[in-house]
Amino acid sequence: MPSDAIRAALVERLRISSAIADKDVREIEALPISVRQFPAETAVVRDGERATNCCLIADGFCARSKTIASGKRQILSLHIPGEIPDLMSLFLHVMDHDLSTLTPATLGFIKHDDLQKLHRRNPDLAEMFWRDTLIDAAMFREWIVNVGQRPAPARLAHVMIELRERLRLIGRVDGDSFEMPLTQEQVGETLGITSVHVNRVIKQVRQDGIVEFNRGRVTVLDERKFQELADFDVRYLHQSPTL
Amino acid sequence: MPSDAIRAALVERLRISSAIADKDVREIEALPISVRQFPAETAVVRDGERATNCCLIADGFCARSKTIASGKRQILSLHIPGEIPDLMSLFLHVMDHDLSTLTPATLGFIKHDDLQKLHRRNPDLAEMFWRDTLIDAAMFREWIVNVGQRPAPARLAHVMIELRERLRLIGRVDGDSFEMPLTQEQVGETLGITSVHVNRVIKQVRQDGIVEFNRGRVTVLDERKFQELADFDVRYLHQSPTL
DNA sequence: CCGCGTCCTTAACTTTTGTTGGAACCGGGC
DNA sequence: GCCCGGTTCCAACAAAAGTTAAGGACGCGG
Repeated sequence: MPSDAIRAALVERLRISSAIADKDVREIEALPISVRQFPAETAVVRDGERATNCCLIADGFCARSKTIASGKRQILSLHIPGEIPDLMSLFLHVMDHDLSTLTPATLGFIKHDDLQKLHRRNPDLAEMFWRDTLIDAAMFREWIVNVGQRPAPARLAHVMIELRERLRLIGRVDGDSFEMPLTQEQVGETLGITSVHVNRVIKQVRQDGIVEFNRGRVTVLDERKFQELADFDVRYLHQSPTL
Repeated sequence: MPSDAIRAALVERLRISSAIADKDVREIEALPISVRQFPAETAVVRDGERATNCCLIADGFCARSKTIASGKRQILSLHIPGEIPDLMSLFLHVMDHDLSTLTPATLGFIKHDDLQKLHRRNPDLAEMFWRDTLIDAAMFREWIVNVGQRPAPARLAHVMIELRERLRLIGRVDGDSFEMPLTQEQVGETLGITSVHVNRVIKQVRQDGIVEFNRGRVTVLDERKFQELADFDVRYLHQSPTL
């Protein structure tokens, strides 16, 4: 994938949540980006490292996670093409979590220096990137609620709908189904339950005719029941510049 | 409390996580702030509202929370004097959660307009506030892990230590004890468990001689056991400009 | 000083989730 | 085609947490 296409994906996504002037688009398109391929299940940046680049996902899925002393891992967020999962490293120099690929991925690296200079030159763009990190935080808030208050089936449905609504914006939802390339083990790590329980819950929602999850693909069987179960309110994604 | 003292508290806290030049301090000190008193347990800004001010805590404790369809509430963060819990509203115009007082509180309101102008005038300060919102997000990440992966006693200890380490910086830790003005019901809402279970857990850690929680005050009985239980790593608080 | 409301405390019971261990399935490489 | 490793799936049992209900402590206002 040429790095032009990558930048276009970024601009495309930023437009969704913020209004961008044409001159600002050109500034982003002028950013130097170095592209690298990563296999599935590979660390991109690790907890404790001092990052000097931000990572733009051109293709593939990534996840951020933390591992606690007992060895248990919690997935904090899922990331799709067009996103910059570690934008926070610009000002939080030492990583406090891991960023890794879920699938084989094409990643573009942008030097912190270049981003800093861009922000100084262009405060409008700085605010847009700032807003991006704030939306990231809004998603974390919703995940706290999800893991803290919802029963397991609702948690599963909620994470699925969040991913779907984000995939929809980049044209990656195919009718009633979309990609969610996680093993049941990894789903457990995002919901804060064990993989055995994930399996039980998946079996249940399948039997209830709500949603099907199979080899990394979600298929919605009954949209009404699915939404009702998930208790999902799009607002927290702030997918419009006016929100 | 005069609004000078309030600004001083803000500057004091910002200095902890970022380096500030003297001229920048003067800029902050010149910010217009209007001060208001709030009783305990009162909403400051509500989910769904469009905020036009940011709220600086001069005195008292606040919490942010979300309430889901089933009526259950999850507390997302606790806030202490010197903090601006809703800084995010600067760019996320519609609130996606509630901000309310826990105790009677003195709050200073700063107009979004004034902050925006300050950022445009002074990108160093803008970056400092940006960093502040990123630390906020880092704390959310840790809370996801806490609620998702740790057993209830560890969750309790973790939230307690986080609060203590933040209170310490503003000189509010008194030997082996500090304020944590929540009812057991509210503790449950921060840990994602019921108040009955909170009571069980508190009873347990008291009997184990680890920590005591009584009428809004935490007293550590055995520091070593306490830390071991909490599995706490300060790094995520990014309390130094170099982190 | 009394009464009332809130919070804390506890017990008994139910439900959800975790643990362990094993069988069935599936896809890729030889 | 067949083997291998990682998933998926499942059952039986254990532990953690939720529910309901009720008594007691405490502080506040009359």
